[in-house]
Amino acid sequence: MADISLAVRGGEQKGFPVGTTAEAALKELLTSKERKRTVAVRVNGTAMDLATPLATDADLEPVTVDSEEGLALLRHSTAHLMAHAVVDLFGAEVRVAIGPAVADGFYYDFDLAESFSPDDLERIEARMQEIAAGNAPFVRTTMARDEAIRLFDQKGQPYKVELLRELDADTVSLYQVGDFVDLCRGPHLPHAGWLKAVKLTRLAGAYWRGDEKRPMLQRIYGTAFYDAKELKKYLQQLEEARKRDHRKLGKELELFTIQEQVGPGLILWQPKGALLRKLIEDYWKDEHYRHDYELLYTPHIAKIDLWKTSGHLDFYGENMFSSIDIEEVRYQLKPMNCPFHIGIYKSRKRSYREFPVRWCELGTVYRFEKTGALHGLMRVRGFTQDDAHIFCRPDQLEEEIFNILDLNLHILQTFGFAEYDVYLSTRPEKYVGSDEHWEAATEALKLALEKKGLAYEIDPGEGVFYGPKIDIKIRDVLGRAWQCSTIQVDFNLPERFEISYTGEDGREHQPIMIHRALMGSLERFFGVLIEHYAGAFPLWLAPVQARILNITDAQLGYVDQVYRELRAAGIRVEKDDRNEKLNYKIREAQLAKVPYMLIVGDNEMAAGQVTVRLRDGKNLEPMTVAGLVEWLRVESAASMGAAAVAG
RNA sequence: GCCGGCGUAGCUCAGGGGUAGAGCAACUGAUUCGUAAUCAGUAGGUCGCGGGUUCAAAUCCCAUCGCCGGCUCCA
Repeated sequence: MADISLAVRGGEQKGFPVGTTAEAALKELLTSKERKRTVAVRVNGTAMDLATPLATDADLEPVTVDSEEGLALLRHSTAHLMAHAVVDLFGAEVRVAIGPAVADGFYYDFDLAESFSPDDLERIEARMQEIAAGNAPFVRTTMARDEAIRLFDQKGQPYKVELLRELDADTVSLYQVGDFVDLCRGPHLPHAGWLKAVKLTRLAGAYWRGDEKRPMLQRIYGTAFYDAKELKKYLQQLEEARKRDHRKLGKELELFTIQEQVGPGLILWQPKGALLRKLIEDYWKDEHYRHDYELLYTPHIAKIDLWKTSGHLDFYGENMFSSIDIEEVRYQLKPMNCPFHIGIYKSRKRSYREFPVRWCELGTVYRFEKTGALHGLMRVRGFTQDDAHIFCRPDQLEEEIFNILDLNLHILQTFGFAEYDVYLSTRPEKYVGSDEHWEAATEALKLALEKKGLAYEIDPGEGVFYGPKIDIKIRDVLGRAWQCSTIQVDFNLPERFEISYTGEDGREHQPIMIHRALMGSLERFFGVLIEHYAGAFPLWLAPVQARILNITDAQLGYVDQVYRELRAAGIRVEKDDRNEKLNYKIREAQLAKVPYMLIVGDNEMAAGQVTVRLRDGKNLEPMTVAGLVEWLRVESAASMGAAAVAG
């Protein structure tokens, strides 16, 4: 007797008795191969356990182990398993908070008097394996919310009680695995036997519900995969990321240093890093000149009144260093460049005829960051923005945004970044400016993005209070996303500084102001570049493009000659004329990631040539210095926009 | 700022109450060498800084600075 009819993904319908579980139904609707990869099911679009009894006609969509959703499910279930292990090992006084799946794995937050040690992770992991080995099922039950509150209150689980009190539902679901019961919406895996490839990765503190005023909990992060090989691959990737860590490479390659005596978050650029920065800056300035920008320079401090007028003191005060008294006048170290650019705007009357005005500056700003937030070059207290401000009429906004996007992508591509995540942030709850302005500007941003052919996501309400913005995150060779570019429309500063231009009609109008940074900060961008290329920079960016290695002292004079000729031709060259074996010199040049090694022995000296060894170990045919200069010129240009290599 | 971990030679790290160690780098000398480390010697440290406990502290305790993993924030 068939009471309900079920189908998979709109396929052929089949009849089943009411109360048939999804699992039983899928047994008949799927091939056994598909069934084995299925860990949950979407019933009319809603994710559910396989054990769910079905009461109505439905369309079923299997959730499989090879899907994103299936992986998240595994990790979520693993979080429960971990909580189980923690309670087993640390006793019922452990208070459990929440344990979701996140991007690379999962975490669970706990509250207990003693603190976890790194060794505990291994113990917990071992206990998890024991529980999983028993193939304990995940069992779902439902009960009235009030009953659940009583239950968790009785168990001494205040975080669960708090969550339950805020839930807007009469009945709630609980899941039990082994003898651990947790409040959870589900769904979960059928049983813990799936949870084999698990690794607990790190310990961390985390505020309850991310709120600084709430208790600090202990968070355990971990990850899980269906396949042990996948886990191994993931751990290898972590290892690869560690090898590329810009702080490690920055030290090894002598690119930058941070000294305790100087201060946290303040970067000292060593000669090689400084040279690389000069190359970036020169390129940046050239491109901006080509795109009709004009370059500005502005000071590092200004009277505090400027920051009162701009509103930074009120809205950005907690990110600013405290002010400095100079002859009884208070001055403020700048956290942004915009007020200075406005100062230049105000230096004379402006006409619509000169619009759009495009002013750029590599402006060094200082922002107060909490010590705990600092991180190598990625998060610092003093940094240089590749800033620009564009003043234009409302009707020019869309085209200007388009131009910015165009320049932006061109520059990012030249540095080898071809993948982006683009976000458009719209009006937040608290904002300045009229609704019409917001709407028009947001529309202009959208149109420009679409015209540029960029796929983007909308972040509703995530705009800054003064206007909508576009953020671009670049993806590095390991697939990690980094916030760099930001393009922001500003309705606020033109108003506050009362800037205007004379329009066609002879009247004064308020210009639209756009802030934008493409690389974001030179420091962070440099950090991302280091990790992207693993320190092996493309030829056009390599601080040292070539190093001359002689075989014996007999070639010292020739080494000098080649060195001088290459320098004169503008090649960034070094010489290693130490009395060491060639093997030794090659090894050092290799570790220094120098792209070209120029080997010079008696043969080369006699022929007036150099033998060229590349960073990948291959050799080129011997060539003359003039030939090499031409070769490097071509290769250097070709290396702009070249992709980085992973692994 | 908060939770946890860690600060020993320029770098990577050992030593965990009883005379500060190794490798690499540096320096000196020998060697003159063809595609990822030649050999020998020399020098180098108030064990992050400040208190305390102890006959005795790199080691134990407290405080502080810095770094690391997160939370929060963002270029």
